[in-house]
Amino acid sequence: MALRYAILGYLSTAPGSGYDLAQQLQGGLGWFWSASHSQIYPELKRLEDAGLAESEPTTVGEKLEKRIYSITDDGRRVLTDWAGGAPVYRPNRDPERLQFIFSDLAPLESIRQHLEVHREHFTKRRDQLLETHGRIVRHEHERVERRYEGRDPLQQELTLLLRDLAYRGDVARAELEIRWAEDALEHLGALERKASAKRRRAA
Amino acid sequence: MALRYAILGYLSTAPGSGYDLAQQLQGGLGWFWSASHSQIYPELKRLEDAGLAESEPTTVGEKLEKRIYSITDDGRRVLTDWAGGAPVYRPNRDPERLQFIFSDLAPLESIRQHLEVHREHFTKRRDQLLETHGRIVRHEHERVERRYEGRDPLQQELTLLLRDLAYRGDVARAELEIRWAEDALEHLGALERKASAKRRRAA
DNA sequence: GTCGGCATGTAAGCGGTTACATGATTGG
DNA sequence: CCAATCATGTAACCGCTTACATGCCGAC
Repeated sequence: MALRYAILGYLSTAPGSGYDLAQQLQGGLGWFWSASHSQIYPELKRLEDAGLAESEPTTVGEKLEKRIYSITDDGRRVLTDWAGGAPVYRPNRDPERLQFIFSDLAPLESIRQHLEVHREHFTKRRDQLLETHGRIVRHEHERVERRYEGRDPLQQELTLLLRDLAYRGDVARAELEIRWAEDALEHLGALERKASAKRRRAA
Repeated sequence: MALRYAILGYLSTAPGSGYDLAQQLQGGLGWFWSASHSQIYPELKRLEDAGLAESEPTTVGEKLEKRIYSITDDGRRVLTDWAGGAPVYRPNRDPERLQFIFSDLAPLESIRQHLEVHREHFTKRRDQLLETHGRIVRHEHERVERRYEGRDPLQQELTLLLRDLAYRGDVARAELEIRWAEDALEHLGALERKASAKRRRAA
């Protein structure tokens, strides 16, 4: 159900095409919810059928069709109701941790690699998040700027605050993962040194 | 694919029934990977067909059938290979954050509630994780203790280290969420005070 | 002219959720 | 005897992934 709200949320800032949405849901908005175009196009139709969005066909150049979707009043109501509801927490599913705890069967070297990949992954993620966060707080983020339009100053401040908090939270998560991996690498190193000392004693 | 490895991982410690697995994958192991019995029973059959697990029928009391699954050598090999491979990171999907950033449309009061639920949720999670973590490091966790059997001291240390790191990592994640929610509540409070000051000035 | 990006769709398959379905055992 | 728990399964449905499929536009 979240895809539906991700789309409505996007359209609640400004109208856009399925293609625009597909771009967003792999990039910017994709931090929070990602989806591919094969999911988006059918969902847009369903939203239109349900009266939560409406579309106007336009053309790019001579022939290329482009359908611009806008949120309806009903759609805005549905989105607002959902946003105001209590969060629902799904069961945890963390393939990396699962893999990690059972890698006591694998050689130490591959555990080290696992942790290094983990650190790299979250380092990249953190950097990208910081980049977007910076653009938002410096008022250079086009889409967020559009969201301020027609809202009173306090609401604008709220919009900014929520995005600031969300991105800072995700940055903090990424930084936690980096620290965790580094700490784990140290512990692993200590164990390795212990193991090789033992091997030396045995020889 | 992770369900398969969660099951193999469980069986790599000691044999067990589908029911046992279903219990584990909602409780202990469920922190890392959760699944329901309707997924587990068919998967166990598939594992047996693939020669990665084998089962023996037993009975509880007079008639109640109970099928005990064990991992095979092939299964252990497949599990070990998977555990030693590089982690694969799936696209982010965070319905709570998505809801949070679009709740600039909802009343402040429901944002406050959202954050309080968030804090409560992760407080409970942290407490349960700490409980299990404590049992593991005090050597009171039955299943982890069984995993040490027949392994040399250094491997035992590795088994303990990985579990210690995994649980401490998850505790740290939960604590981050708690701090985040508390920080967000403070910022929200500041905004609310600003809003009511403005209302007073207007009156 | 051709290549990368714009633009929109469909279909098969897989993994997970919810609900349906059945029956035995144990302890109060 | 009754309820909770043990124990195993099936079926419908939903959301997501991967792959298939088509065609236009703008820049070099």
